[in-house]
Amino acid sequence: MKKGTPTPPKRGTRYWLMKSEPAEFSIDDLKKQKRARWGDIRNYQVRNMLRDEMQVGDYALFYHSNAEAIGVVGEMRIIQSAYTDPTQFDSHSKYFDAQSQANNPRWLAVNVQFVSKLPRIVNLSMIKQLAQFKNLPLVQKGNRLSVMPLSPQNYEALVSLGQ
DNA sequence: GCCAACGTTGGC
DNA sequence: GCCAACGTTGGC
Repeated sequence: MKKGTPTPPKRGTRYWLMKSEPAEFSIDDLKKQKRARWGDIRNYQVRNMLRDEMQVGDYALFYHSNAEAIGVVGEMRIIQSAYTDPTQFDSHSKYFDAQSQANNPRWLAVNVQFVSKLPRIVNLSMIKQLAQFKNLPLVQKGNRLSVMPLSPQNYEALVSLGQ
């Protein structure tokens, strides 16, 4: 490396939990497609997380919400960092946002890649029962974010529970 | 379908 | 800036 070249800021891989309603998009859909755009998010807090914190190589748990079986169902990986979510400009989409301007788009998406489907779902009720997960944003009262950070320990623990 | 807990909008 | 009304999320 050239002397004096600034070292790029280093940080470890981050871990996330991302919710999707399986009726809209499920782990089986992702498995079939291998990769997908994770978008249609219309929440500023989540938008900022995608923009500021999520990077290529990060891992994420796939979570089924609003479903018959609620819980963690698989693993995926971020393969494209935040970019303009095209559905905001599609007047036929239910995620169309007339206020968003092409030169200053409001909403972002990332691309994800299928990693694995857990042999069995890790149910929300199970997660709530275990003391180690007490501090997960997921089980905190009033939290409705569809994307949230996880510690590597909690990520691994949840994956293990699904084996 | 119900409803708690938020977030957003818009009048003032 | 306040806050009522409305919309959304998501578990149950």
